[in-house]
Amino acid sequence: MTAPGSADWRRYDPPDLPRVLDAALQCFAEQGYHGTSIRDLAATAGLSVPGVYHHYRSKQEILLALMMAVMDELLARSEAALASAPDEPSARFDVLVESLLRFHMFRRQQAFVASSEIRSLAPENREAYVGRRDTQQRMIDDVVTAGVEAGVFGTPYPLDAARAVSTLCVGVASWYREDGPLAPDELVARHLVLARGLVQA
Amino acid sequence: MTAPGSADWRRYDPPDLPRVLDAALQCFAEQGYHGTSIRDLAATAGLSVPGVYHHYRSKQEILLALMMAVMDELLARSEAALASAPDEPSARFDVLVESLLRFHMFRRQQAFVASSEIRSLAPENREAYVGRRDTQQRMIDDVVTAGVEAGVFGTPYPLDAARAVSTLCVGVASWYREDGPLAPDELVARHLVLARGLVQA
Amino acid sequence: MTAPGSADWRRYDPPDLPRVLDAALQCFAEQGYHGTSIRDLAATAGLSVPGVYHHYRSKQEILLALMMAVMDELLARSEAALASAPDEPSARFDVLVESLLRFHMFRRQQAFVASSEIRSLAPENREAYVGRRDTQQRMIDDVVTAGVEAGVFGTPYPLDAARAVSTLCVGVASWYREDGPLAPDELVARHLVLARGLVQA
Amino acid sequence: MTAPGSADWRRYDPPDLPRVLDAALQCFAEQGYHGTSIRDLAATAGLSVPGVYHHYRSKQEILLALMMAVMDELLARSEAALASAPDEPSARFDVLVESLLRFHMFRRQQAFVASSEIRSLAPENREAYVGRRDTQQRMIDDVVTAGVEAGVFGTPYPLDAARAVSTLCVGVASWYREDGPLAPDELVARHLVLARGLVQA
DNA sequence: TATGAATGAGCCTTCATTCAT
DNA sequence: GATGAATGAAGGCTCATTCAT
Repeated sequence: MTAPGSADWRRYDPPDLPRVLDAALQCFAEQGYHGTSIRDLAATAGLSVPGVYHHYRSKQEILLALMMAVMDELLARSEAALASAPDEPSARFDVLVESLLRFHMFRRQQAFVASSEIRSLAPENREAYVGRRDTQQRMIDDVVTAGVEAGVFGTPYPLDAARAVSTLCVGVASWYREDGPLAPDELVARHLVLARGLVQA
Repeated sequence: MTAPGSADWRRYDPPDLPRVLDAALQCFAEQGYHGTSIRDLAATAGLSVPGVYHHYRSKQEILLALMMAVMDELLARSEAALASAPDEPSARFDVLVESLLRFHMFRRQQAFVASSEIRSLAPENREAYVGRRDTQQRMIDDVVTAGVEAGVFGTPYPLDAARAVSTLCVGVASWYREDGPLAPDELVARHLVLARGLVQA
Repeated sequence: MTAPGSADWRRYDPPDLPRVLDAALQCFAEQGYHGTSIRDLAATAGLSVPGVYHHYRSKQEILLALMMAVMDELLARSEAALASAPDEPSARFDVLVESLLRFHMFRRQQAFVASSEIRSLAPENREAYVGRRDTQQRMIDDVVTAGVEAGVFGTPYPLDAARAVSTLCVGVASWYREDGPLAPDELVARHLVLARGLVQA
Repeated sequence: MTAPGSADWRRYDPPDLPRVLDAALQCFAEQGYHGTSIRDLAATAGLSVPGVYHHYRSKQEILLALMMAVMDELLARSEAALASAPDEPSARFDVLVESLLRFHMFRRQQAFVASSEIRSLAPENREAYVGRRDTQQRMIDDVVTAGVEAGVFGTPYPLDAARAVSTLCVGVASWYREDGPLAPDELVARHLVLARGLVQA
């Protein structure tokens, strides 16, 4: 599922989710988990209702599979981005933020559903998901902290700044449109500047 | 409902919502609109199901009333904050951001529900709500733009920065806890610094 | 309630039902007993819901009061009609049929509701109502039988014919409109001819 | 569903309605459409509530299906009856009336429900139903008119008489019992005489 | 009588899920 | 995998009715 090797974390092919998860993505993005029925989902997937249950044991399992797939792609890209950068704090920051931005632009719905349906996960599933999300946040924390320690970032509150960077990137999924006024690269450039502003001051 | 005069936009008494809206707030915050049944709501409010319908004609009407009440308080506080500031761009920016931050801290659940249940509004209601939300965003846009024109903010992308400021403040509602490690005033101070960083660079 | 003396069984003033019964009449005629709520009824009567209960103890009591009022007026008019006729079988038949016809024309809704909501009466109420209705039918039976015995009616099946006469008159309530193409007296005249046809052959 | 060929419009096998419609028939006949709940209906049909909705999308759809099935059988039998008669007005009248009578005897409940629940049909459905009912009435009108034109019926009011004939036949459904005192053929014979009385005079 | 608030029971309908074929 | 039939539980909402004021 598009977990590309270290070289092409910038490249976004059309997402290749299994039928049911793809349908779930559309439905959950539009109506939310609780607002979507298995019948909606089956219809969107072009399957019968028992056809859906042939692949997944429950609606909850579908949500979990979708959210995990999203998180796995995000983490894989983040790692690939960092791996592609020179061992230098500000370059590592730039590359991680760029990857987060691109993900929240080109996997807009995925990112939106993943961040808005956490509460719909059953407790045990939530735990597993939140663990991965924290791993992602820690990557940002580490990069910011390293920059501060190296003296290239001036912020007196590294962790607050790191969370703000994350918030900034995640927020992009709420409003980005492919047909918006800004070319993707320009949008990335501008928000990289904004992100740097968060860690500089 | 807590629409304070211009002097006390910083003061947050315990919210004084009608029984049913208060129950809706708790339920929607925890389980979302579609995840909450009228029976949940009635139980939380200490009413019977028809008791709820005595006050509101439908679940949708409850959501609308709640979201409008939230938005109205937010707008009233924003206006009061601006009205209390000297006519000087950077002071106006600070005061508006501070008000937004406090609102998203002390009206945490309200802010969270309002921002996460927009899609659950019926189209005609959504329109009304989004209009108010845009009004709020325009206040930020204006303050940032004024600062750029006055030469006190250096950002080359005023509108992107203004949106990022909004995202930063709204995001606070996702993680803030009253019993967190930071005193409220300290938290405000730190995020004011972060917000300034977004418009400076 | 318009139970006129023996002289004016032909005269129909606007019905003078108590507010609630009048509202019940309109509502039951349009939507049926089970299709009408107490709230519908209160709104139509211009009363509050408890206002309705001030006059009647239950919805069922309203139905019963209405149906009894209707039946009482019908019986009173039938008796008045017979009392006004010469003691001669064919004149008595004519006068009774004419009265039935007029009632089902000018008390159209009343007659319709009374005949269509019998099954909505609680068993003990139904018994009381059906007793009165049978009394009415027996008046027709008697008049037809008398005519046959006197040799002025030729039908070999007096009771079947009597029932058919009743059906014919009751049926008028299903289609009669005040603004229909036939003047009331003409309509009565024609159906009197038809009724005579039923007992003649 | 018992839409017999032209030869056997006199033959009435036990009605062969689908489970749910058969249950609806019993329930609506006894308690009316609004007085019947889907739960009543499901219990009578020996199904669960969703089992009912598996076959029909709404209670209204059930009513419509039932009423249409009834009307279709009535029309088919009327046409078959006329097709089986010699091209002679009084024979055509007899055969049509006989068919109507038999239908209202042997499809008693169907006929009763169809005639008493018209107002429970949603407006668009009502239109469709009433169209068919008018078709039936026009068959009677035509047969009576033809008889008058041919000089075999003496009535000066053919359309009023035709309506009375219809009322007479429909009325049978209100009181006929299979275990009544009259054999079916005798009952038909008597009411044929009554019907002729309506068009003769 | 009106108003306002309330309720247990019940309404029509849909839910997630299952099973036989 | 599809189809068709089924279900216990629950959904939003309304019912007839009551009581305090």
